[in-house]
Amino acid sequence: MNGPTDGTSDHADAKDRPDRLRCDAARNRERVLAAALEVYREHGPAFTMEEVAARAGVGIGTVYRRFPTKTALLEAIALPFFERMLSQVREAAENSEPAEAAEVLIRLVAERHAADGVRTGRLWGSALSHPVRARIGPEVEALLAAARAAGTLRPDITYEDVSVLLWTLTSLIDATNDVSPNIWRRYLELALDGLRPSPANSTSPASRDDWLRLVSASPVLTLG
Amino acid sequence: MNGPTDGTSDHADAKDRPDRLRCDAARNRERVLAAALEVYREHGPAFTMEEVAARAGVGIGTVYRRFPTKTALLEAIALPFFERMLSQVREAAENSEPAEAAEVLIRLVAERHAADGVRTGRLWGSALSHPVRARIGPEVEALLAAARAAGTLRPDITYEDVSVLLWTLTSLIDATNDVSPNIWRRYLELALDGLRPSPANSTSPASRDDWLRLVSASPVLTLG
Amino acid sequence: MNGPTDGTSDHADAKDRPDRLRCDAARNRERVLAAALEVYREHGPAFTMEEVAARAGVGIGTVYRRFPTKTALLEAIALPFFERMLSQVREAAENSEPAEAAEVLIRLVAERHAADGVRTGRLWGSALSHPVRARIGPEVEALLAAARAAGTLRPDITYEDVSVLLWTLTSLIDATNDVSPNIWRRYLELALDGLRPSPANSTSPASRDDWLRLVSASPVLTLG
Amino acid sequence: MNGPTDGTSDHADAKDRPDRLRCDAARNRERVLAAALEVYREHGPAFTMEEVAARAGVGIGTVYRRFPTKTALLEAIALPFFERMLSQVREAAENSEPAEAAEVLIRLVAERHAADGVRTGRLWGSALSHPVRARIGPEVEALLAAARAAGTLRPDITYEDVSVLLWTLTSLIDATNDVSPNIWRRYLELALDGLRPSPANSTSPASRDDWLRLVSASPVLTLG
DNA sequence: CATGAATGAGTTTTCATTCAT
DNA sequence: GATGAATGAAAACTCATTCAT
Repeated sequence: MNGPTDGTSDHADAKDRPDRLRCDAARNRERVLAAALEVYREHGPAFTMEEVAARAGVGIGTVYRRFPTKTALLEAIALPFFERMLSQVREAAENSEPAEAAEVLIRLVAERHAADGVRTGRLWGSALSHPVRARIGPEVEALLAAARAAGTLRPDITYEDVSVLLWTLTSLIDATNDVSPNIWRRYLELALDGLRPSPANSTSPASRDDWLRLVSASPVLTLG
Repeated sequence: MNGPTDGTSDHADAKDRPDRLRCDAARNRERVLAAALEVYREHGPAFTMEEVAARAGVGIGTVYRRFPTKTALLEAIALPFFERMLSQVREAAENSEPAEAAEVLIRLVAERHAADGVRTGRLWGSALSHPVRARIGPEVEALLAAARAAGTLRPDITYEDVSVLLWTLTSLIDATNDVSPNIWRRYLELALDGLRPSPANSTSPASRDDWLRLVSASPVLTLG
Repeated sequence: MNGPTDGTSDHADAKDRPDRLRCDAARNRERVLAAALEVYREHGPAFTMEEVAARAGVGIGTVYRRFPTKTALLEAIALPFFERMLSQVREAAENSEPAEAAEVLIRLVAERHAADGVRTGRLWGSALSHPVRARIGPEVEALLAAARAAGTLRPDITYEDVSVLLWTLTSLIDATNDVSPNIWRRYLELALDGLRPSPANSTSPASRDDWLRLVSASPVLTLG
Repeated sequence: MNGPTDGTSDHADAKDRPDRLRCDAARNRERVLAAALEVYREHGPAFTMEEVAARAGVGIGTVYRRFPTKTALLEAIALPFFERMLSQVREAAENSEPAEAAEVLIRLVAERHAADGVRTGRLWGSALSHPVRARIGPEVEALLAAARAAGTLRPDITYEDVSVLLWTLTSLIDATNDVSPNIWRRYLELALDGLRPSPANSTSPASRDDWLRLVSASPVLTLG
């Protein structure tokens, strides 16, 4: 279109402004992702690709260009969830006494999850191995160590226990948030009670083997 | 028909057991139900009616004759689950000290659920209102009262808390049984720890309102 | 086979009380037919054989024993319609002046059809060749002849014309009876007007050929 | 590629007519519609969506993309019928003396309906409210007024009467066209006779109420 | 004979995915 | 790259008809 005799004018355009397209593409990706989150919030994983496309204001072909599969799209929906998890860990570490940070984290995760309304709990299953996920574990571990040192956490509670606790908690929130949006709080307190030190606790942590098998399998329930 | 060795024994049989037909039908019903449980075990609620029919060795029309709807079939799958729950409550009550019965019940439910392998946890949601379900609640309540009296249970722990705990536990078992069939045990211990009395416990139970809303809603997570 | 020690005792029974069975069978037939008329009234030809059986209080096998096919049942439903037609012809002939009988007949048929509420119009199509049907034609013809002689009917109006008129009329009643149960009356008057003599009428009747083809074909629209 | 005689004319075409895609789609739509009309002609409304797809040479999904429901497809089949009706009204108005136009219209509708062979009569019932339908009424009314003024139509004949007459006529044609494709002509003449003025006519038109109920109900039998 | 259980082809409709434009 | 038309494999459910009891 810029060359007078050029037939493949689209291509020529692409060459002239290479980032223009990339920019548009990125914008489209974001719009699709936002739309997907929206429909996921409404229908859960039963949403339709066409619905996502319509909500994003793009053609369905565009959705498939960015996310070659519905599964891929679901994973992309799940990613920010882990990003948020990491930021919550840091928020807990920064804004609270070390003795409190572990408990604060758990409360934070639950509270935000309930407030958000997206049943992302179901998304944990995506076999997602993103760098961000790997970083969560150690930082949570640090929180727990501090709490243990401060004597506010049962010494035998491991990072894995907390992972499972958070999965359980978010599952419960997902399952009850619609009809009884506060009932999880009671359960949260019970669980936190279980984490506090007391003379009677002597259970031994889950076997390392069991845990590794769980982590390596898909779907996984683990944090990082 | 007149001689005892008469060849037309079918007729004689028909007379002897006038519900022969119903008997065959009942047998088919069982086969369908068994097949359904089997495919549910494999695919979860996403199973196909046709698959059930094939597995049962009957036509698809037969499946629909017994269970006019996929939902009806799902409920039929769920029913024995609640029946088993009730029998487990009684088993716990009969075979253990009152002080221990509550804990025994929880262990029993979890253990059997894990052994069974069917992800019946997902079935709690069926809006099933069968007499059997109504009977579970009071009997569990009795167990808890005894444990409370014996001082082996935190006094503020209600029947509702136990309901949610069991739902959580079975969900966890469902989610991990394939890959890490023992990890739920650790979590069970943690949860049981949380139920034991200790100086620090002072959380108040979930509000009656919240609970009623949850119970009346469908899907429900409650025991009875 | 007829020996006293015969195993096929049913047969023996049948022999002992031959009309007993026949009597029961006839009763069943009637019940099925009545039920079929009932469901036809409600659902039109879209009714279900099972519904008929249930309404009749018999098993579906019994329905099929009496009417080997849904079509056969439909035809059986249609039969009394023709019987009634014949009786209406006679009623018209007996209770009115010859000059009026033709018009009376048409009014009678329409009125009863509307009052009955069964959309039997759709049933004319059954390729029903019952003796009763053959008798209708000549008797109607006689009525028309009398009316022609009395000068109250256009001389070129044939029995066939009346047949088609009645088909048309009942179809209209069927189609409008639910929502506008009187509108057919206006149309009836228009049609009757068209049958009365007037200077201008000179159309020639339908060709005999056309008519015969129609009569011999199925579905047919003719009276007898 | 850029030369005017280039073989890859599609691309060039695509540029020239940017609605090429829509054009193809439209072509497919027409093919589906034509196929639907064809199968409707053969089986009536009992046709199968799959049959339509096969006949149109497209996948069944394509049929559903254009007509999201079988009902929608039926309505689409019915639409041209009404369009044709309107054009016939105009044709009658333009090509004949005002005194004759009403009769010409009725003859035209019947003749074309018979020639077409599609039993569209059954389609009048579709609760179709398309602009075209609204325009038919007034134009027919005008024809009737002219005929009334010219003394060729009974003064009490209303637009509604003609509507019902045409419904009746097309129903008759539908019912007889296969086996006796001319018999409706006789009936047409009888009906037309009924419309002509004569000293004896004094029936009053259908009550306005009855008519309105009929028009507002669905399925409707009315023209516009 | 009566029963009703069994059958399975057939129907409408949905939706992830591909591909021509 | 974007678009949305096309695809067709399922899936849930229906119902006329057969046949064992």
